[in-house]
Order: sequence, then C-alpha cells, then structure tokens
Amino acid sequence: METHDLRNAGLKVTLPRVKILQILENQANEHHLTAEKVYKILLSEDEEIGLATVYRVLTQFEAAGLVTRHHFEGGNSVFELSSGDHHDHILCMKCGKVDEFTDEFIEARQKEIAARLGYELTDHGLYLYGFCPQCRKS
Amino acid sequence: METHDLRNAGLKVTLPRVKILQILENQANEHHLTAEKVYKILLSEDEEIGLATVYRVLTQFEAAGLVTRHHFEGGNSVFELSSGDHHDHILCMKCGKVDEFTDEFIEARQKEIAARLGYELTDHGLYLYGFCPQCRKS
DNA sequence: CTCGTTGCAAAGACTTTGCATGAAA
DNA sequence: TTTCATGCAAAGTCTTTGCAACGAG
Repeated sequence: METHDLRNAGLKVTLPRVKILQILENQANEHHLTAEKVYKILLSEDEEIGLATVYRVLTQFEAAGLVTRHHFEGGNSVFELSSGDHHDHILCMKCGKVDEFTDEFIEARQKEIAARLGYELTDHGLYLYGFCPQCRKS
Repeated sequence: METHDLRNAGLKVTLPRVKILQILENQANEHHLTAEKVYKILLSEDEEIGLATVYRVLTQFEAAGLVTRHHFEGGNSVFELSSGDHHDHILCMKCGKVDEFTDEFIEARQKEIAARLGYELTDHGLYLYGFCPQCRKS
C-alpha cells in the first residue's frame, strides 16, 4: 500500500505521489524510468500532473530513500524503486534495455580498493555497456 | 608532439586544438577536466578561444579516440586523455578529487557477467564515491 | 485553519548548432 | 582557393525554482 510508504517517508499522501509510486511499482520488466517517461505514463492515464511535479516527487522519493537515481552514461537521470538489495547494471546501447546483477566478489573487492586508497566509501556504481542478446543478432 | 597526434586523428592542426591538447597533457595530477575548466585555463593563458569551441574540440577528440568522456554521478561531463590502459575511478564527494585504479580481478569478473547474461560488452565504468583521506579528517 | 503541495511558466545549468568570418592545406 | 574551423549568439535539453492557488491533516 503506497499510502503507508508515503507516511513512513514523512510525506503527505497526495494524488501525484501515490500515482507516481504506483507507476514505479507496476513496472514489471522496466525498472528504470526517466522523469519524462513517468510523466508520459501519467498523461496516458489522464492524470493532470505537471512534469515539474514529477521531478519534485521523484527527488523527494530519492531523499526519502524510496527510489534511487542513476545517471547512465550520456543519458538522463533514471529512477528505480529502492529494493533494499544493492545491485549493479548492464545496459544495452542499442535498445536501452537494462539488466541487473549482483556479484559478491566485486562488491568485496571494491571495499578493499577504497580502503587501500584511504577512502571512506559512501556509494558506488558499476555500469556495463554493450549489446543485449536480442540486439546482437540484428 | 601534439601536431602529430592531431594529424593522426585526421584533424587540422589549429591553435585551439593544439592548446587544448596541451592543457590535457599538462595536468599532472588532475587528469579529469570539465569543458568549463579547460576554458578557464585557456582564459588564464590569454587565449581567445570560445567555450563552444572547447566543447567542439573535446567532442572531436572523443570521436577520434584521443580523449575519454565521463559523466560522473550528478556532475558535468569530464574529459581525460586516453592513456591506452583501462582504469576505473574513485571520486571524493566533498573536494571532487578523482583517483584512478585498475583491478584485473574485477575486469575479468565483469566479462564473465556480461557473457553469462548474453551481452556483447563494448564499454564499462566502475565508479566509487566516497570521501578521500583529506576530507575524512575534516 | 495551516502548512505542505501542485501547476505553470520562467529561470538555470550544461551543451550543441547556425552562420558569417577566418585560417589551414 | 577550397575546405574546414572558429567565435559569437541563439537554440536545445534536462532539471529546478518562484509564486499563487489548492488540498491534506
């Protein structure tokens, strides 16, 4: 129930916020949406919500930890629902497909590297770019 | 000699291009520059080169493989001279410092992951974000 | 009621483009 | 000379902000 998530995040329960949260949750295979994409989905559902509001809400969600924002190489910001477990991404340069994966060894190794260089790690992102199975054929 | 690199890249040898290439080469510790930064350095050297030209030249250099462009999380594009050897980056969120590192193990692992998911890998980027030794103290 | 939210339009940050002038080969 | 590069200003993207109207608690 979105209402609960919003209250938990200290945000008033408003139609735009509920709607946007629903949209993020209902993305079965496409976990990563741009603000523009979210906006278009809202329009297609006949919701009168401005693009500025989409950005504001998404930014608030990010601050509240509900969503994570990524800047994929060259593109816009994309947002995805925080799922608790960390994962990395592999993107298709042709069709834009995004797959997720996790790798314990790489995670561990990253921590070692940061420690060796004296850094206190706060975040990290591993992005692989290539062509997905579908696009390799054509 | 910059002239040679430019000819090799199929670019006319012009003052802006030579100057910008020199600036990129002369960055002893700061390998990663924004277009804006390059522009400011040019200004400080009394060169009459427009910001638009800086962007154009940098983009051409990228196309020619002379430089690599990165989009660090949240920030602008940064450019660095292509050094042949691949490396990854660790950035300080406070002072903006950028360190480089390589890890054979992670590299190999990335290839395995891509292969497992059926992707043909063309590029990849690993970015660690945190606080550098200096900034951790304060 | 009161304060947080929204929509709209305007502003901003960064980057690219159009066009006439100017320079390299 | 011929072609490509440059400078400037204008246009483009994506994203954020100001402000008055509005809605949730």
